[in-house]
Amino acid sequence: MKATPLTVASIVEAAADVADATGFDSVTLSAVARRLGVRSPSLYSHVKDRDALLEGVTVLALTELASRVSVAVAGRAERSALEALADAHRDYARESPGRWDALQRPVGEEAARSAGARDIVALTAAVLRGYPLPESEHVHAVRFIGSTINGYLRIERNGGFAHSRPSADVSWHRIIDALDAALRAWPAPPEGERP
Amino acid sequence: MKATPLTVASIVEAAADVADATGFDSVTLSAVARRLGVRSPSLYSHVKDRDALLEGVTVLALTELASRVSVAVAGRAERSALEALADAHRDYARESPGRWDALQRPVGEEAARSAGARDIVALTAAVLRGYPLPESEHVHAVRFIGSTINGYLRIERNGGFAHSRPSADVSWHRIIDALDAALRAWPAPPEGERP
DNA sequence: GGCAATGCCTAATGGTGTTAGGCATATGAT
DNA sequence: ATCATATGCCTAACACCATTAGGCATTGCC
Repeated sequence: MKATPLTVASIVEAAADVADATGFDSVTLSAVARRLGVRSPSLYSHVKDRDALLEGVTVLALTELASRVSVAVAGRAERSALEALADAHRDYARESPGRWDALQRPVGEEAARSAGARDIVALTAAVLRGYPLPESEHVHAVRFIGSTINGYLRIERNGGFAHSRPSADVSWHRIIDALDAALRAWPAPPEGERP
Repeated sequence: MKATPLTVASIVEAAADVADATGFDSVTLSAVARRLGVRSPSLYSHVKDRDALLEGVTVLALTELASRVSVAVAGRAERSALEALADAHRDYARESPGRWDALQRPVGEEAARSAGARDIVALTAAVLRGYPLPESEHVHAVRFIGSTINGYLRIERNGGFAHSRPSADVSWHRIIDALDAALRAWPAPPEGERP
């Protein structure tokens, strides 16, 4: 008689909603069950354990983020693409803070192999097309961009910029500028790694 | 008859040790009490609650990290200083993973005002002395460096680089190179913010 | 209609954070 | 020296959580 019978997808989505509403740490099986109008042991028919549920949220977030990034960078190049990529991350982190927190956890097998993860890497690499980097440097540049965006958003979210001036918004644009400059002035690879 | 009577410092240190040994998430009042040979309610005479304990670990970690960074960058400049700064972070994250995790949490009042936090910012700013950046850009550059280092270490720690080649170690040096290049080619500030 | 499987349920266990109140030992005053 | 007080850890208790075991009703198939 349930309006919607329990499925792994609906459970994961409920978990993600709980995360956005009350924080990722408060994603408890009880809370998710409550939201679904169900008792917590019932979830175990569909989900192995709490960790598997959180991993599911991670995969969901990767998928959603990949989709946003994909739309954002389409038809753009160079600085415009870089900015769109970064802003897509930032918008997602702001609109779905709980889901975004799910991205900051040890990656399991499922998340590592997920299409979303691969797409985000591929889309980031695509942004590099406009810049004068040898193919062999793309991995490093992708990791560089990812680290900076991720690190900035995390520190901002943790309030690390809240106690100093100027506001985090101002720095955000300067940091995209700096990333852009770094990609243009990308240092030559050392001897052993030149193609 | 206790060898050492309970103090807030000894409790926080025990908590940090638990974090390093078995992970930050497993820093539970019970576990800390066990390690101290004491029952968990006894801790409440010295610590407000679990959150305050974790905040204490954060402050401890900030202090220790500031000390290491301070030693590392002393007597160095430019790329050498930048690399020393980054490596100090990385070494600390590897040797004290639990303590380092304590740095990745919402910063409370105590952590924000702590000497460690201020020192780390100041030391990062000091590294910029060798680079041709106007004073007004230092804030942004400090945030940029911090974001990249932090982001990289977090992703590396979460295994984000484990499923792709080449190894994270190789990229690490390239990313320091890229940071160095970004600081040398630091983009000019926009109209409104020029001194 | 029987029958098995599905899907959620209740009950129970062990771990957690936290509060309330007890009891012994150390400390100070007279 | 004795007594009062305070300190510091204790036990008891509650609510919440993850997880397992086993029950019961509804469903779909023969």
